[in-house]
Amino acid sequence: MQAFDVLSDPVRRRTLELIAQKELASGAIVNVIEAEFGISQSAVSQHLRILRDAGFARVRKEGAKRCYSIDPTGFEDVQAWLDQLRRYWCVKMEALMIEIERGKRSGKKS
Amino acid sequence: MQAFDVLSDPVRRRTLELIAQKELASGAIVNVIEAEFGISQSAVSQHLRILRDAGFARVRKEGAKRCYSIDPTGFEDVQAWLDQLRRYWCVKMEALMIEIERGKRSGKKS
DNA sequence: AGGTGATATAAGCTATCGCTAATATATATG
DNA sequence: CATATATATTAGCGATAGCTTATATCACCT
Repeated sequence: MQAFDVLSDPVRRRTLELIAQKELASGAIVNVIEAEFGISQSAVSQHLRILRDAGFARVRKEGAKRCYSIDPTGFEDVQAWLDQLRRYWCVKMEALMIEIERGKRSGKKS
Repeated sequence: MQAFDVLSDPVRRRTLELIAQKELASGAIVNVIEAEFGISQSAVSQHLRILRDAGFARVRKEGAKRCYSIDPTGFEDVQAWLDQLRRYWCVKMEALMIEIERGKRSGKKS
C-alpha cells in the first residue's frame, strides 16, 4: 500500500498521533480509538497491521502485549514527495520574482 | 474531501507534479495522464475538480481553455499535520538523549 | 494441561471511489 | 447561427477499503 493511502484514513492518522507521543500497547490504542470512532478491537488491529507494513509503526513484544511506537521510515517518502513538489513551484516563483524585479527596474524612472 | 484523501490517488499526485512545474491547460494534462494511466478525459476532469475543491489547484480561463496551476493552500494542512507529529516524536527523542547523556555521566568514571 | 487475557487473522458485507459512456456547457470561428 | 473545439457534469457500474462477527494465536498463571 502506498504511503499516502495509509495516511488517508482518519483512524490511522489518530493512531499515529497517539503513538508519536509515547509508546502504547495495542489495548491502550484500542480504548482511545474505540471511544473516539466507535469501532471494534479487530478494526483497530487491522489498522495497526497496515501501519506496521507500511513502515509507520514499530512493535515491541512485552509479554502478551504488543507495544506500538512511531517509525519515521514511512514518512520519508511522503515528505520527499512534498519537498520535491515544493521545489518545483519555488523555482517557478523565483523566476516570477526576477521577472517582477526586472519590470520594476525598467518601468520606474530611475 | 480530506487533504490526505486527495493525495492518496496516483493520478492526482502526478497531476500535481505536472502543474507544479508550470501552468497547464486541461487538455495538456489530459494528454499526459491519458498516456501514462490510460484513462479518459472525463476521468481527468473529475480529478481536476477534486484538486480544485480541496485547494490544491487553481484555474484560470483563457478562452475555451482552462489553465491549471498549483495552489499551495491545500498543502498547508498536510504539512502542518506532519510537522506536529514530528514535533511529538522529536520531544520524545530529546528526552531519550538526555537520559542517555545522564547514563554516560553516572556510568563512566569521570 | 487448561483457563484467561491480549492481540491477530479470516470471511463476508456494504459503502465509497474512480472509471466509462453519454451528455451538457462554454467559447471560438466560419 | 451552425459547427467545432475544449472542458465539465451526470448516471451507472465494478473494484476495493474498512467494518463486524467469529475464530485463531500467543503468553501468562494455576
